[in-house]
Amino acid sequence: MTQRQIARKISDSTIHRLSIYYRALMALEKDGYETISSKELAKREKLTPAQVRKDLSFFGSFGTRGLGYPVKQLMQQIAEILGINRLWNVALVGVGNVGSALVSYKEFAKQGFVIKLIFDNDQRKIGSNHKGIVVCDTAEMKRLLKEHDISIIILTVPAAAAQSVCDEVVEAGVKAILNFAPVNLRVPDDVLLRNENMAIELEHLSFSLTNKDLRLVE
Amino acid sequence: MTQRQIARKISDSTIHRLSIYYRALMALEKDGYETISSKELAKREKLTPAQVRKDLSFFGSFGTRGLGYPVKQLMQQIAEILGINRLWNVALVGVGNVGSALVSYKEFAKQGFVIKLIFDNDQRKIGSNHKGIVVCDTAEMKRLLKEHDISIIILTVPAAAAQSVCDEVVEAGVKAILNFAPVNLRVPDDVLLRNENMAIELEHLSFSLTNKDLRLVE
DNA sequence: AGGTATTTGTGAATCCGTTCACAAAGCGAT
DNA sequence: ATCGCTTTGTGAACGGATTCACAAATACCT
Repeated sequence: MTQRQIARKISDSTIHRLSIYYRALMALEKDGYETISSKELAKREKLTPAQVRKDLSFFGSFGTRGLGYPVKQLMQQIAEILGINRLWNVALVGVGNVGSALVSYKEFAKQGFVIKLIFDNDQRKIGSNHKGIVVCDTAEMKRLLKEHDISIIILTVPAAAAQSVCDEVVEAGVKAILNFAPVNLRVPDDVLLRNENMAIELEHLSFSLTNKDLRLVE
Repeated sequence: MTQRQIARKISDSTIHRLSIYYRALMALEKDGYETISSKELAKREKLTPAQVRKDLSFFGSFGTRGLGYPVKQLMQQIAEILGINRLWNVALVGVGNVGSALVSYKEFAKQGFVIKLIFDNDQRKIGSNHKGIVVCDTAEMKRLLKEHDISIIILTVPAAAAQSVCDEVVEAGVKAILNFAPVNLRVPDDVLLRNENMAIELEHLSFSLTNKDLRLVE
């Protein structure tokens, strides 16, 4: 703060919680709150007040002692930290069930993620219109990704195709991929990769349902 | 192992990795592998061999020293642990973009999660057919959930409706919910709740893109 | 203006997940 | 059978994330 901001390693969980705080703050703002204490914010999100304060303290001191955090301002600060106080050009590859749902997914647009391009390799889909965007041929992908200055790829292709599509977008210079295919993709060190697998969450539930009787033992 | 299995608290990350191992083993089986070492499995999933062994050791000893783990058998063991060696009756509430994509999502069916019922409160959607399942009125939800012995709910309704729908399914006796709405739902202690928010993963990417230059600083 | 109640920000302590390291066990070759 | 190589299973050590606890700062009331 004083001199220069040294970015210590921030844990994934802290970043995840920042997104959660951000959503909570949106709701609070809508409800007319001017300020919010770590205690109240923690209660709403089933966390501890110390956790909230510690998470925020990694990035600065945004609160007022005796009062709490200013809702509107803190929202803005978190948006800056998360990099969602701007627009991001996103491309989506693979217009299956999941892919076409995500094209219309409002949460993305709301946080500034704008889907600019859509790709598929199925001739029947190429040229069709999804929410005003024409599906392009994956054959043209490399050129178009560069031309449209795409920062992030959403990968919703079948598992078997995922690695080769991934390789192509990496070659096109894209540095961030959100992968929905249930495979572990190999990417160079400088490419960011996050995996989203909705079945895994269901399996977590079935694990807990299956083992819930054991949870209480000894 | 010797006497009686005491279920120590298993961490969320361990359960998550079990799902990952399971998928890796499926691929290995298809490729004709009979056995796999923790070393090789770890390499494929970018983990450490010790991690793999420790995770599995919480549930028993499934390997053979000097040889590794038998692929087919270990798969079966993990399926048992995760509770996916059986079918689960699932209901989905909210047939928007995401909801209707999930009805056709193959990964769910593949792991034994069978969507038996679909609900919506929009008269235009009620009665329509999704993959052979007729959309029912949420007004009938409580009765139908009980009649069809539904264990798990997938919630894909708008944020504003999520809490009240959640309350209803809890009242119907459902003990596990996978929530896609970007809100923190309140549920009783004996109800399992997991949240899936695809925008949060994108925000993680934008955070890393925004702060990547700082990552290397002393 | 003074006093009390709140709440932040943060070093220290604690907890918990990951990694280390090694003995025990099995494999395969001779 | 024995030897050398490989790999598991697991206590112990480690490290990182969470929680504790308290001084410092501010609000609010009288």
